[in-house]
This record gives sequence, C-alpha cells and structure tokens, in this order.
Amino acid sequence: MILSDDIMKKKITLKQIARELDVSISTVSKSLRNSLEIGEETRLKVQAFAKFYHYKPNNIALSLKNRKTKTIGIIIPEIVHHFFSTVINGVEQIANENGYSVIICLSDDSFDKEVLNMEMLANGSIDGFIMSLSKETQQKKDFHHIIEVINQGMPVVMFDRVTDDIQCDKVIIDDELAAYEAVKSLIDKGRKKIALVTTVDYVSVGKLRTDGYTKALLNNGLTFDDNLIIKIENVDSCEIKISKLLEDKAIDAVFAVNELFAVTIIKIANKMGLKIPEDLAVIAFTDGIISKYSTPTITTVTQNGIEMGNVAAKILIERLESEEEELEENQEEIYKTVVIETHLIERESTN
Amino acid sequence: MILSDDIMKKKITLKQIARELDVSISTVSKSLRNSLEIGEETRLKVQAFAKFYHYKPNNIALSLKNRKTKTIGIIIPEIVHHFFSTVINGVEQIANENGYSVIICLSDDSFDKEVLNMEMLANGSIDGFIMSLSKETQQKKDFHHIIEVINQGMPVVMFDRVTDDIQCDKVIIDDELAAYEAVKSLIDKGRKKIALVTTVDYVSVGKLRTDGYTKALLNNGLTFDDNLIIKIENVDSCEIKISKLLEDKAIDAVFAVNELFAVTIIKIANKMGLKIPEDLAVIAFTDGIISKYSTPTITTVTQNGIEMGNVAAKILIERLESEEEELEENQEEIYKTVVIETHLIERESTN
DNA sequence: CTGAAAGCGCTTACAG
DNA sequence: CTGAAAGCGCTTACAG
Repeated sequence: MILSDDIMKKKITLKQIARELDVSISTVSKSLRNSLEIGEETRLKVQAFAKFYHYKPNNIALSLKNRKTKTIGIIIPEIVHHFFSTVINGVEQIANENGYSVIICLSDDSFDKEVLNMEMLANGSIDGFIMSLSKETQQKKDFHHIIEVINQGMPVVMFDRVTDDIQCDKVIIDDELAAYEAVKSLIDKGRKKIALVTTVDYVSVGKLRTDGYTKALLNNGLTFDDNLIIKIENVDSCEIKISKLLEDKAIDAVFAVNELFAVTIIKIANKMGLKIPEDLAVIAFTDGIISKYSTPTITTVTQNGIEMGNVAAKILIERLESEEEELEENQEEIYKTVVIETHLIERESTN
Repeated sequence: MILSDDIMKKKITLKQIARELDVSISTVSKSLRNSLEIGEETRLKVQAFAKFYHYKPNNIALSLKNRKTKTIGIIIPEIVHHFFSTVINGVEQIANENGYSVIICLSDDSFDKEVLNMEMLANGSIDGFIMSLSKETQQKKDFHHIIEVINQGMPVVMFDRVTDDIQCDKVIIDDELAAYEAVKSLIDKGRKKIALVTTVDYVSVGKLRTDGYTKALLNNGLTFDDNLIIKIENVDSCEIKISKLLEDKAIDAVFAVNELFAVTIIKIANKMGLKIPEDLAVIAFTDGIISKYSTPTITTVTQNGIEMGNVAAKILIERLESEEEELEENQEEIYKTVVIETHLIERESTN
C-alpha cells in the first residue's frame, strides 16, 4: 500500500484512484457503485482502495451531472425568532431523513436582501425553496423574484407569511380562526372590554388576526371599538401607547398578536398596579419561549413551527421527487394549501 | 427577438445563447465577462441577449470549475437557542458582505448527526466550517471527523464549545473570567452564601464557569462548599433539586450558567416566598431574550453572539482567500484564538 | 469484463 | 477577433 502523507491529506478523486490502480475512471466509478458489469476481483480491489483513502464522491460534481443538488433553500425574515427557528428545525428533520441538506438565508425583513438571496440560490445551488415573506416584500407587494423562480420550474413552498398573489404550495395556520377562538375564550370567561394590540397593517397575518378579533366581538354581542385597537411598529417604543390604552379604557382583557407585545403589556400593567389575570387577562399569539417563562406565564395560541416545517419540507420534497417522472407537458400544476391546526395553551395570564 | 414561452421559462445556459446567436460558447462566455478579446459588436449583442433572458451563470458549474463553492458550512447543536441564532446572524452578515452563502446543519447535540453532517458538507459542498461542538462529542472526546476535515485542507473555525484537542482557529469568551466577575459582583454587593447552578461536567464551558465561580469565592474570603453546587441534566425535571437547595442552605445569591436555569430558579424562589433580589440575588450566564423579559429582569453576562459570528466568519474567509496565494509547502499553520469581551448587564435580579 | 466518449455548465490557455 | 480543446469530478450509454 502506498501511504505517503500527501495522499492521506487531500481528498482523493476517481481519477487518482484510477491512475493508482491502473484502470479506467469508468471502471472505478462502476466498481464503487457496485455495478455487476465489473469483475468481482477488480470491484473488490477498487472498493478496498477507496475505503482506505476515505473516498467520497464530490457533491458538486454529482449535482452538476444529475442536475439536482439535493439541497433545499430556506429564506426567512429573521432567525432570532423562536417561531422561525422552530420551523427550520422541522424542515431539517424531514430534509435529513430524505438525504437533503438545508441552506438558509435571512432577508432581515428587507426586500432587497430577499431578492438577492433568492437569485443567489436560484442559480443552481438548490432544488427548491421554502420561504416566508419579508415585511418589506409584503408591503411593496412586489413578487417578481418569486414568480421568476417559479417560472423557471423551481418549486416554492411558502409558509406563514404568504400571499394570494402567488400560485404555489403553502403551509399556514388559520390566523383568523385562531384569533377568533382566542378572543372567544376571553369572552367565555366573562371579559367584556377586550383590547387588541397588533402590528402595522401590511403584515398579512396581523390583518387576519385583527379580522378574527373583530368577528369574535361582533358574533358574541360585544361592541367593536376602534379605540381599543393599537398598532405597534416597534416594541421598544410602545410603552406610552400601551399605558394610555390601559389607563383610559378600563379594559379587562388584551389579545396581543405576538408574545413580545404580551409580555410588554404585562410588565406595564404590573407597574400600574393591575393584577393579572384578575384585573387584566392576557392572551398572545405565537407560543414561544417568553410565554413559557414569563411571570405570570402567558396563555398563547400555538403555531407549531415544527409541524409547519415538517409539512413544508414534505410537500417540497414530494414535488421534487415526482417532477422526475412527470412529463413536461403536464402543465396543470395543482398547488395545495395546508392549514396546520392551532390550539390554545392555557397558562396563568388568563383564568 | 425570439420570445417563445418555452425560452422564457427554463433557465438559459451559455450553450443555448451560443446556438441562438450562432457563435461559440467561448465567445459567449468571454462576452459576458466583458473580455476585451471579443469585438464590441458581438460583445454587446451577447450581453443584450443574455440580459433579456435573465442569464445567470450556474453556481454549481462555477464551483466545480473553480474548485471552491463560496459557501460556508455552520454546524451547531441547536438552532432554537437564542445564542446560536445570534451567532448565525453574525456569520451571515460577514458572509453576505463577502459574497458567501451559508449552509446550516444542526447536530441536535448528537455525535452521530454531527459526524454525518460534517461528512456531507465536506464532500465539496462548502469551502470551510464554523462550528460549535455537540454535547455528545464533548462527552466522547472523539474528534476524528473534525481532524479528518482539517487534514484534507478544509479550514475549521470553532466557537464557544471548543476543545483543546484540536488545532484550529477558535472564537471564545473567557468563560472562567466572566464567571469570576459575575460572582465577584455578587460578593461586592455583600452576598455571603452564593450557590452555583450548572450543567453536567462534560460541557466544556460549564466546567470553566465552575472554575471561575470557585476562584471568585476563594479569592474573596468566602468558603467553598460543594453542597452549594448543583448540576442539572434536564431543565424540565430540576424543580426538586433547586427547591432543596434554596430551602436548606439560607443562600442569598445564585449564579446560574444559563438563563433558563436562572428563570427557573426565580420562579421556584417566588413560590417559596423568597423576594428577589432582596432575599436572593440571581445572575445568569448567556444574555438572551428570557432575561430581558422575565419578571424581575435578570442580570446576565453577555455572550455577544453577533460579534462571535462576525469574528468567526472573518477569520474563516480570510483563511479561505489567503489560501489561494499560499504555497502548498507552507505547512506551519498559525492558528489563532480570539477571545470576545463579555460584560455584565445589570438588571433587576441583583441590586 | 473494461474503457473511451460524451455530457452536466462553465472558464481559459492556446490556435488560427 | 473567434473558436476548438481541455478540464473541474462525476456517470452512463455504447463499443469492443
């Protein structure tokens, strides 16, 4: 056995094995794929040699040859966000089970970064996308980058922050229904004056949750009062708005569209001497780490990111693997929208 | 202009452009790279055509040709973990600025998954690694997969959970010093009986933080008492251990090696009627989202994940780009270990 | 049973 | 000024 330092070091290629063993590259390739075309003696010799030198085929070369990369691109607005990390986890699980890697890009809620990242990945690096829209993209309603990718034949699965303007597979929760049920649960507990703390309008899910809130009030004999709704642009500078809300209106419950808002409300309420949940019940959307460890712990609507990630990955992979046999003619794509179940986790902030 | 649906759809290649324009592939390639070798007329014609069809070179082909992928692989134990997400963010920033993508794999704190993921990425998919060891890897002290990758000439930068057994670039904080200072700050405030709540031993950072705790006590005239240290394997089943600690010993301060432990301690203390910080001061390692929103808010040691990510990415990219000119002979690699500054964020849980 | 050739999509040194 | 050839690392249909 030749065993110079040099050979031990660098990655070995088929070509080098072929030269070393004095056979052709094809023979080496076939031997390693255990083709019966090759005589047993040669096959075993090649395999032993390859094993000894830790030969592993080069992914890039395989990708080029096969015209698929076996990797999934994920584009999300923000990774420092429990819900999104959770989705990534879900995607990773399924991807790994099916021999796919995952490449992640962050849009930082910026339209330009989203476009840039998509173009970068679309140029051959991945087989398909799983994505959630950036705030700015939702605001501008400019989806040309996504449409282009889809037109090129690359499948896209959108989750959570999706848009009706694009035809593709989607994984969402029923934001409106979930909000409805959350607010309904407050009403069932006898709360009469329920405020809504939400985001600015262009975030799709914010709007849907507001609709659910409104319907819950109206369908259950409460009056809708625009003054009970506040829209927050930035969590770090919302204290005045919230205190004013809590002072003026004798509110007995708040529905917050995310847990950051909820915990902020609780802190302000505490300062103002309000008891939670006695004086003020609080429910939040998005079950994350904060709700679980806040004092009091916060009742939330779960979003089940793992499940969303799992489903998104399954849909994407299925589409990727089925594409192969599909005839090109079959243009009539049938896209599906999967709605993931949500439910309420009751904790201390309601009773 | 030919503009059939078909052409609009699929990605276009040099070959197709060449055929369409009746020139050679080389000419197209050179034109698009703006080579002065090509006559202006041809050059402009090719460029216009390519632009019209949104031609973008195929990353995979470029990677194969250039033998570098312009992508960085990150392997971390867990993504649903504020500190690690933060590091990813830091890496992403620098990577994007330098035209690199980032591919992320999770080890789930499992040795096998770490090995698998590394092997997968090492087969040509990336140019170098940024990684933090899984718990299991630290426990087994089996680093063959990492050594192999390094021997193949692929640079590895480790951060946070590192090991002395491997020679490579590292980005860490001074866990021992930071722990020392945290505990010292408690002593300075007059606390006399300070407990330590930490992880099981094999996690490298856990050990270092314990050392810092011990030294702080001994150097400042307090006695070290083994009974004041508890080791937690699993946060979800530690309540009894902690209550026993708090009951028996008349402890007046706790240093927790992460914020999850800290918030758990606070909740249990509250139940037992202990006032924080009056009866019990609490400091945590790892400044995350929980400490900021807990009630009371928790004093923490910042770990500055963004900065760690930035530095790790810079070191890796620098090494990747310098490798090119370097002569192969230059075997004497000089690895560096960068220590990121930490500091204490004082919040309500201490006074 | 083994190997030469073509090809995945690109670049570049070399001819002409 | 343009193009044919070789090559990155692999696979596979086709000859022999």
